[in-house]
Amino acid sequence: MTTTLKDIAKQLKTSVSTVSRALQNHPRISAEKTKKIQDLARELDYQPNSFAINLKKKTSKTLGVIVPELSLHFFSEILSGMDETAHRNGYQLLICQSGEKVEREKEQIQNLYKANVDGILVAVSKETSNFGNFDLLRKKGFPVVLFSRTHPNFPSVHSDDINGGFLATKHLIQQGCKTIAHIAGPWHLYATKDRQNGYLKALETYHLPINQSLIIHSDLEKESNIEAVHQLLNREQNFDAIFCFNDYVAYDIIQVLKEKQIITGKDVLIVGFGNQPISTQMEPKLTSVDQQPYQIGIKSIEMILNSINSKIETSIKQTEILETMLIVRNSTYH
Amino acid sequence: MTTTLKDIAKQLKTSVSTVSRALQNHPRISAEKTKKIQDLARELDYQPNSFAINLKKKTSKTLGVIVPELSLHFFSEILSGMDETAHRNGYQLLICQSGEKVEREKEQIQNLYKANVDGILVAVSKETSNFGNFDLLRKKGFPVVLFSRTHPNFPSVHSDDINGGFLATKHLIQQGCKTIAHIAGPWHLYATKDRQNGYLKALETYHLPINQSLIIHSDLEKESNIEAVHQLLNREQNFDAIFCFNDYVAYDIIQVLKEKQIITGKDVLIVGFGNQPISTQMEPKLTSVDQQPYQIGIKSIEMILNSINSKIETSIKQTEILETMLIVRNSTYH
DNA sequence: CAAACGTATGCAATCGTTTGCACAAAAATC
DNA sequence: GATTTTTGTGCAAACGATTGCATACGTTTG
Repeated sequence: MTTTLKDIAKQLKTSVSTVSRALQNHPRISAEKTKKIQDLARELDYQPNSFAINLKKKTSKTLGVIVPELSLHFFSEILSGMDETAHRNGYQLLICQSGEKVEREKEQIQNLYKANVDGILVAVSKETSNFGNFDLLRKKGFPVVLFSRTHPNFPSVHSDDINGGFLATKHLIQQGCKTIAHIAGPWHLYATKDRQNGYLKALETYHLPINQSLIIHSDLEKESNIEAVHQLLNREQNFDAIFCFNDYVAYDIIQVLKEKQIITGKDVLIVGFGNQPISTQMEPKLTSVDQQPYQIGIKSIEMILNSINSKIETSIKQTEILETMLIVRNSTYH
Repeated sequence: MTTTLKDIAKQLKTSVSTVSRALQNHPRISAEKTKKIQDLARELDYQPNSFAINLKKKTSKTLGVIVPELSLHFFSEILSGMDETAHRNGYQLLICQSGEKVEREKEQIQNLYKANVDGILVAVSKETSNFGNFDLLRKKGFPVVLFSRTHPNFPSVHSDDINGGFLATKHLIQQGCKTIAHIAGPWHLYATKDRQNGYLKALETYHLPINQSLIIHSDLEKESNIEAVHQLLNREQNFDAIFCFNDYVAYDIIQVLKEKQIITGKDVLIVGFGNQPISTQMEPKLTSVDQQPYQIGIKSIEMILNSINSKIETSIKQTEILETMLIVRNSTYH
């Protein structure tokens, strides 16, 4: 049996309230009694019942997190930062995945809400285009923060994808490339626009012509990526570099180029995005844009704790944009 | 304000108990009243207060999970399986990381215990050698399951590392290798013994001599791995294959061999362990032993739910060993 | 020495549920 | 028609903590 305040009170022939106060070092309880109670509590290994406390205080010190897929390295690194920060602030994390399904995502939001978490952090699924679920929560004054996969109408934490795209493209230009292709992501991902805009901005800034046929969208599946390179290779005009939506796209593309005896880093320069482990594991090592996922995790927790603690309207739109930086490796440099 | 049973009762001029029962479809409540209550509940978007229910039922439908590092792909894939299975059974996951520190691990166990989770699943940290924390829990009859990084005295789920080591080594032998080295892990990891024993068993089975100088232990840090290959290269006698403790070790080693112009898959065959993404991303692609991490996740949850539901002594030692299988790729095959 | 105050404690309500039990009224039994 | 059984409802006590208020001292003050 677990020890309760009642047990301690009974043993010491005092009341539950006195015990409760003593354990909180309430000044009105005599030093002597306080000591006696605390000693016994220790001896009996008293653990306050969190359910009772939560019920009374209406707070669980728990945050809900929904990621599309736990095993995607990018997200697990964000989670790592979240866990660290949450714990430092006395919070725990109820983590679940949406599997990229809106239905599932909706269900998970419900679950977390029912579990009385103090706030919810979400990287929305690929399928999510309707943000009604989140709006409902927000209308109830419930703290919500979107991270990485965000939406402009909600408190958000994400990386500076525009600048990331800009840096990547600028680097290619500075390496002497003149015809830079871009394999972009699917339109419903918010990052797609940003990275592409960064790409366009760089071309503009350095007075290179913009050619729509050099921009190809992929749904990020392997087949789609391969299809994208083929499309590029079949154009009459040549290209000398590709800025890819992410590292996995870059990897798939480089495999195709290898088959065609096109040497990455010499014939064609390639830049990825995300600076995932794959970028150092593949051959050649991939130049990529780092997004500081761990930092995204930290900032997201900080933001939601802020909105929980300061009972200020959470509907104040708040956005944290994390710096991106280019990591140069062999795929653009020899 | 959130709706409570009381609110519904008041509006319908009935009692809280009747409302409670109606919502549970208790047969003793008239069909008419039940419908009225359920309708109003829906209308008011009544959400039962989980704290109160937990308090009453002394169960939280939440499981605690501790992993050494969230961002290690192996663990995040296990977590993915856990999440899936837990949710299918109406449980949620409180996930945290130990950062490979015993101290932190101990702290997290305390946290989870205080949070009144219904059970705890742990992959122990590298530092953990003393299992006293877990023993304490078990003595209280608290459900604990170790996974992946386990200990023979506790209910455990892990892969068949012995057979994994055996399969890997057998494959090398069948590829014609005669002098097979093994870069082993640190002794305190339980898997180290098993994988090494599998290696030894294969040599024995196929009548190859066992040579202790071909077995080198690494602490799995990059420097240590590099040091290990050098040690092998400096032996007077040559070797024609290396069975590595895991894929990352294999990767580091292959980098060193490349520098020395030794061609992996031709001059030396290499097998890794874990079948991590890196094994298909590196060049050459790595032959590796798959451990079914997702399955480990599923089985672990099933095991702990079992011990929660059947109130049978959880101290009955229970171990689930998952099959391993060899995935052959270019590092051992041309 | 009575009034006023400070100190130390306990009572009891509260948080939102669940559930055993009591108690009616209605229905079934003899 | 009296007795038993069924059916429908509500009371009140849990679950384990927190906290405003009352109370009972002992001490200071005028």
